[in-house]
Amino acid sequence: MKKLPTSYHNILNNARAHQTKIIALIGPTASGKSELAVQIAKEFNGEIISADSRQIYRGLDIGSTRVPGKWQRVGSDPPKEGQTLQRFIYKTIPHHCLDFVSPEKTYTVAEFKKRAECAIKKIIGRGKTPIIVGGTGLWVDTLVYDMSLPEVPPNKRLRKNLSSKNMLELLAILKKLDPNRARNVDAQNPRRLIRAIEVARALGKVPLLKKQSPYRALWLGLNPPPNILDKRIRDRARKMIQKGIIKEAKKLLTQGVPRSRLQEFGFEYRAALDYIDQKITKDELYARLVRDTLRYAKRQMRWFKRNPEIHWITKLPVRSIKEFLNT
RNA sequence: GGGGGUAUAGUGAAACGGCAUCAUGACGCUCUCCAAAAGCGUUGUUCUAGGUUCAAAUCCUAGUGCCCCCG
Repeated sequence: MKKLPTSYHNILNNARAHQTKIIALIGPTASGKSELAVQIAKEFNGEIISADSRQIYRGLDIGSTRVPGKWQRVGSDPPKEGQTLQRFIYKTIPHHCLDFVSPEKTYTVAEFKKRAECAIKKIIGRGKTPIIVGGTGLWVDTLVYDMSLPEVPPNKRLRKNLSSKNMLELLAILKKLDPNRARNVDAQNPRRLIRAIEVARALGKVPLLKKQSPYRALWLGLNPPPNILDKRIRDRARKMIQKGIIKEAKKLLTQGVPRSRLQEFGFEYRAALDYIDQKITKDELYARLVRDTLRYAKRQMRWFKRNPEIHWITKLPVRSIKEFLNT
C-alpha cells in the first residue's frame, strides 16, 4: 500500500475527533444498491467505497455483478455535447476497493479495512462524503464500527495442522493459550477455534474486540418487496448468462485459477463449473442461479436485521440525507 | 397383453425382522479477518390394503405409481 502524506493522517484524526459523517448503504444482492449509491454520490458530492468480498477480485466481472466500468470513470451519464471537460470530470463518481486483487490471493477483511480507511481519508481530504456500499455484512461492520481485528494474517500451515484435530482437542489447545477466549469462543465451530488459536499463538492471547465507530454513520438499507426482488434476481441471473458467466469462468480457469479456488468465489461460479462439466443444462443453470441468489439474499438479510441503526428505505431519501449532512 | 425391477422427509440416499438414520432443503439463530464462509437449533419420511410375527421399512398376498425388457 502506498504511504500517505501525513496530512491525510491528520485529516483522519480530525475526522475522528469531529465525528466524520459517512453513509453506509447496505441490502441484499440485486436490491439496486449500486445504482442508488451512484445517485447518492451525484446528489451529495460523494465517492463510493465498495464493501464486497468478491468484487475486489480481478476478473470476476460478471459473476460478482460488479458495477460497469463507465460508472467508475464517468458516473452514469456520458458527456453531453457542449459539456466542458471540467463539468464532465466533476460528474465522475469514483469507486474504491473494486477490481484490484489477484484472484489467486486470499484477501482478508483486515486488509480490506486498511485499504478502505485509506480511501475514506482521501475522500474526506477532498471534502467529499464517503459512501460505503456493500452486501458483505461483516465487511461493512468492520469498517464502519472500526472493529479492532487482531493483526494476525492467516497461517496456512498451522491451519492445516490443526484441521485434523477434533473440537475437544482444539478447545484444549486454546484453553492452554488463552483461557479467557476459550470460555467465550464458539466451542463447536472448528474454524473459529482454529482462528482463535492462530491469534493466541501469535499475540499471546486474543485481544478484546473493540467496536467503537469514529464516524457518524447514516445507515441506509435497501430491501425491495419480495416480488420485486424476485424479479430483479431473475433478471440478474438471465443477464449473467447472457453476458457470459461461462466464458468468464473458463477464462479464469485458463488463467491458472484452480477449480477449487473458483468454487470459493460463490455459487455463480460453482454453477458455471457444473455447466462446463456438462452436469447441468443451460435452463438448469438459470434455475440454480435464481434459487441460490434468493437463498443468499435471505442470509444477507439475516445479518442486516440485527442492526437497529439501519433506516430501511425504498428510494433515494434526499431529505434525510440532507438533514444528516447538515447537522 | 407377458416378464423383471422399484417405491423411505420437499429432494437424494441408508437401515442382519429389533429405538427409522444421513445428506440436502425449508424455518429460526450465532459470529474476533476464508463471510457467497463456518457453526448451532427446529421441522419433516417408510405408496395403499390385508396377512405372517412378541416385533415388519424389511417377509408374504393383492392393488397402485414409476422404470426396463418381450409382444
